[in-house]
Amino acid sequence: MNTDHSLHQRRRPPTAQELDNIPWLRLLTSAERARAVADLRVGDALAGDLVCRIGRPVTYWFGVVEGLLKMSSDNIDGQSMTFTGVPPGGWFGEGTALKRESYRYNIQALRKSVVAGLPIDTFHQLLDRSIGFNRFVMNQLNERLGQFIAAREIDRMNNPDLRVARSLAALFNPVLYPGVGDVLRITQQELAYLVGLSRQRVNEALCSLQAKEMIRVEYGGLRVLDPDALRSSVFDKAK
DNA sequence: TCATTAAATTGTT
DNA sequence: AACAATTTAATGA
Repeated sequence: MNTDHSLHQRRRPPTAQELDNIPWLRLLTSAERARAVADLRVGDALAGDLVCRIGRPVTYWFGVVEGLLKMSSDNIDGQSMTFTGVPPGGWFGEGTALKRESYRYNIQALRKSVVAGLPIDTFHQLLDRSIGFNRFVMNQLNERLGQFIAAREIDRMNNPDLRVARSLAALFNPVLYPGVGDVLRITQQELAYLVGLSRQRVNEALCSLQAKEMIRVEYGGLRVLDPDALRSSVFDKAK
């Protein structure tokens, strides 16, 4: 796929409403926040656009204001392996930004999205000076560690309903993705890409989860009714 | 604002 | 993969 529009992407200052959807801003002092807001840039990514790709030097610390991204890497065969989706409120790449390395993942928009970026120099200045910012980043790293451990378990599951349930629980993580709320905007096709199942099977799993009153299937999205059940429920093997 | 039409998404085979 | 049914978005009077 050759859809690297990221370099030519138009960037603009964020609107007030977009700033509201950036969770860590409210943890800063007013002086720190003013500095961050001045340096923040947002851009629109169309479906298929690469926000950043493996090997490129880190220029921004990115976050999703609106839409849906996926994080993936290429293995030697040229096959790409999807790690996770990134819904609104999610910020990523702090590990590589910390070390000023190059990106280790491709980040691609699954649908038209609004992506915010904090320049890496500003990122480091906040790390040097702001307690609130450090607390956010530390919390973020810790929470994501939990997610990756859970993701390994998900990969080893053979029950599709269970895989879908756990994957949804991950996307509804309120710490990592505070912009999601009760309704996750995601199509069944997009979810199928992320989970690695066919859309048909995902549809069947969603109907099953709805019958168990864990979620409600809506047009273009899903409403979560029982997050704990998604995270910890066990399904009967017999079928 | 409303009615019509096109596009997107879902449910099913 | 294909198809019909349903929902939303876009268009224009």
